[in-house]
Amino acid sequence: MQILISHRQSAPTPWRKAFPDGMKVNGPTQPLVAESRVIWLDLSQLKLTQRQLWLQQALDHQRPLVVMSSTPSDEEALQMLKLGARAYCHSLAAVSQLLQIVEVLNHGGFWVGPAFMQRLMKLVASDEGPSALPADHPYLSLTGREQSVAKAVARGASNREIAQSMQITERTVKAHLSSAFTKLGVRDRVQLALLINSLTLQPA
Amino acid sequence: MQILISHRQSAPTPWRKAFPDGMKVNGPTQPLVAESRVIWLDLSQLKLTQRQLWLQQALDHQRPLVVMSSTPSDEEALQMLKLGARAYCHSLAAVSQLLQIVEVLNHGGFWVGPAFMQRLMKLVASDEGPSALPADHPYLSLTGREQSVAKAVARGASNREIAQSMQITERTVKAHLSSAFTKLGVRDRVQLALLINSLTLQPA
DNA sequence: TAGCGTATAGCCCTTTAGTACAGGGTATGG
DNA sequence: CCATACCCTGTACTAAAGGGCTATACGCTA
Repeated sequence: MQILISHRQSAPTPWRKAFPDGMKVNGPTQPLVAESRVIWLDLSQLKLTQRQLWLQQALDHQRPLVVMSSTPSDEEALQMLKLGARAYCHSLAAVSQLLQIVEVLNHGGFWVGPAFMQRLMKLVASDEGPSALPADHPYLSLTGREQSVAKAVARGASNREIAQSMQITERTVKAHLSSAFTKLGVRDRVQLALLINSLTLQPA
Repeated sequence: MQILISHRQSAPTPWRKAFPDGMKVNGPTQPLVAESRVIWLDLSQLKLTQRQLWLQQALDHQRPLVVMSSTPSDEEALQMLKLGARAYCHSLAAVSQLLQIVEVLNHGGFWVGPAFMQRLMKLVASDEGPSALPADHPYLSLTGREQSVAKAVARGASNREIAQSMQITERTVKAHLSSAFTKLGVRDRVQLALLINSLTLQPA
């Protein structure tokens, strides 16, 4: 038996279709909530202060909890999952997705959207990494010296510091940088630093 | 049509039961791999060097990839997912789980075990929520305007651009920036940009 | 040998960035 | 009412960044 906790007038259409005999209640306090296999909590039209409260009460029932939002975001997903939800999806998620969520939860799993999953992965995957740069990436057209100078800039070095550490003049540093700017299509050292650092997140 | 790439003599029993008409091949190079909806890669009895190779070739087929291991670990799961796998499970996973994985992947999702999911969550869920900053981080001592200007710099904007977009003079932009430099202990806009971007990886 | 790419660097110039000093205004709380 | 914090801006001024033009030197290749 599915239970949906929601402020809405009636259950969202996809949910209704997925669970024809599901029951919608207006608050988390109803006793019959305890009987359901899975609890669905619809955050739509709920104030921030209420969300926390309802979520907590829904969790008290010791049942797997799905949080639904009409304006889903990664931040909200993260927050809900941290608080104990086992799934997070759009309030109007497709019927097949709703059914799949039930399946996963009944097997003791979690369910989150692919995009969020990828974000999770990215957060955890800090070290080496999967994909090198695309082999035709403009960065690879930089010469050795240009790459050296660019990487130094990407660590926040000034031209003078770079010149000293590389045993060349400041003028030469500028020359390498100018060339790098052109090749990479950036305007100045700040944009270069951002670009380089966005690259070196993935590769070794 | 399910394709299983494996070194084993024959496909694991649960997999065989889940996909009676599934096909097992001995390497990732077979042309018929391209026809399958989902590719299953069994790491059992594979050397480390081969794993990388097979995985890469399996991924080349542009099909969702499930990695199966007879000695699964969180580390391996993380590694495989980072490399592009969309699911990771035990080689002898239950039939119902195998079927569920197919379902999830066919809907564009990822699948990982509950335990691993919880670990992911724990890694990300360091503390309360939106901002993972240490609450006493110097960044929080920046005033509203200083934060705005700093974030703009962190996206690569010039003082003139910031001034125009914020409807203030370039002089004021410089004032906010100078203050931000001092508070954050950085020398110039490049170092500021790097610092800001290193922060905003975790939160928001 | 001539040509090309790379690395180096001088001179000189313009544009940005950044700081020092000196204010003005508006809130807010004691 | 006053102190304080924030926001805004002006006039300098110095420092750094960036680029145009030119030139030398090296190694490689046609």
